[in-house]
Amino acid sequence: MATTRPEPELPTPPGRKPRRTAPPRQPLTQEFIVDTAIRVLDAEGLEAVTMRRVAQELGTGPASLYAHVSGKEELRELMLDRVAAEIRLPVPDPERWQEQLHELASEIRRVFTSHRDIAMVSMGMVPTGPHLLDVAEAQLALMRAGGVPKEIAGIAVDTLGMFLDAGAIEDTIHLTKAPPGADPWEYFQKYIGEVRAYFNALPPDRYPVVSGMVDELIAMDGEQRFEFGLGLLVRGIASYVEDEERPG
Amino acid sequence: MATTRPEPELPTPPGRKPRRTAPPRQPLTQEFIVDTAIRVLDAEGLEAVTMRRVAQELGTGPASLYAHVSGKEELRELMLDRVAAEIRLPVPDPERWQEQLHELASEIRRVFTSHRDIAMVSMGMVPTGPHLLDVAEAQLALMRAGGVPKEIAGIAVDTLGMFLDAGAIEDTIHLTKAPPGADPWEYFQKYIGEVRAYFNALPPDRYPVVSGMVDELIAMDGEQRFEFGLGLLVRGIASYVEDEERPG
DNA sequence: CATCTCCGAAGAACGGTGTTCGTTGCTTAC
DNA sequence: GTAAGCAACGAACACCGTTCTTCGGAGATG
Repeated sequence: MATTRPEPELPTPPGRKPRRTAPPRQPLTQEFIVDTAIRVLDAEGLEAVTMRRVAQELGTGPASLYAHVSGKEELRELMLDRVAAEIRLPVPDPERWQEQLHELASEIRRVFTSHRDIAMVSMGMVPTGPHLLDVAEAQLALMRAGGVPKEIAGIAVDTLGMFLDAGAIEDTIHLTKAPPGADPWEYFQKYIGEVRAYFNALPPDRYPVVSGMVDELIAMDGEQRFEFGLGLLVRGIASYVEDEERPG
Repeated sequence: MATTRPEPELPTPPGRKPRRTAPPRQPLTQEFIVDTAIRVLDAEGLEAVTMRRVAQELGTGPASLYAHVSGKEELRELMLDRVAAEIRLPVPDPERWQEQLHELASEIRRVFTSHRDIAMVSMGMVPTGPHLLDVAEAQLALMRAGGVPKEIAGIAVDTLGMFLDAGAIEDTIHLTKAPPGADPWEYFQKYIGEVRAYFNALPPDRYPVVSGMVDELIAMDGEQRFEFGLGLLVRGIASYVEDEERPG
């Protein structure tokens, strides 16, 4: 065929678009797309992860992504599962199941908050990705090893997930709202100061209790709030253990 | 100025748009805007509450809203506070503070879930609206009347709020995803069926615990899950009461 | 009563968003 | 050598929040 004969480099004829000069693009992959999306997430937050933004980062157009990903929703779930793969899972030790469950929850929180507001994707989602299922399996294994009944463990893993998601979102939501130029932490501190001033200016006759404990309401370090709620949940779950035969 | 002379009613010149024939528009109000926004929310969910949609519902353009509302964020917060006004608040009875706290939480959940996914607005937000403050005041008053220390109550009201928001979101998020034509509940049931099938098809050698309790994981009626977690939290908060002097 | 000044209402536009359609051009299988 | 399949892509569609600018009517002022 003459059409496939290796013709020498002719100049592009006049009036004809160059079509495509040199596309030595490394081929697009779902994995590579997710990698890039997470890079954008870590740098600028979940809101910045748009189809166009990811495509631009890959040097292409948004339409090219739809060959490897059904849409934005699937991309976000793939990102979440990739992040979930970073969570270090424990080997169940029945003697220490409460501590292990507490540690695992802290580890989940650590990984989630280290990727901005990725927890927003998890909220209200059934874990179907392989790594998310690994995490759920680990939580359930710990509880079952500790003697928590099936029915309780089934509800508890859901409650725990809700608590983890909500906590991670609350922690990152303020930092994400900071303008792109400024230091997020400094911005957050300024915001807290405004909240304190607002609460102090409230009419004490309408809000007597709130007005009397402004300091206690503001002194809400995210880590402390998390530990408090997590302790409540873990102890509450433990209260459902059927045979309480401790060694001692 | 001749341009401002009150000319008699001339017929509109040919080729000239009528400008505005009879604009007996009832004047736009922040309250009326919020009313309309909530009507859209109840009918089509929070996602449908856009500036354009609300303006269209009012028979005007999106720009007109910005005279009474600083932007979408403020509109959403105003909507939330309006919804919070529907929450019936208890008169504290120190003898029954735990039951009252439980009942108040259930009431909050009832009102929130009755307005689709309005809870998404509350997530990660500091309650500053008057009615939201009323609710916080009521929660704190109950706990303080029950003898919960200030520091604990300050954290607990936040944890409780997180739990309420997350629960309401989880309950409504699936219903909101239903296509506009179909019955949301039927759609949700079909989804649950798919989830069960997916879980049953998981490889048992990788997910032994999950595979062994599919029924317990699926049997998650929203109300039951809520009652379970709420009981955990309320009992946990009560365990911090300093002087446990019950009458009896 | 005439005039001026303000201010709410609104049209148009800007720069973004997710997604779809139709085409192109390469690679592979026949 | 030819045909088919398919990833890549440009363009477009229908939206979004917000801002700019103008317009017109109502109240204040003389």
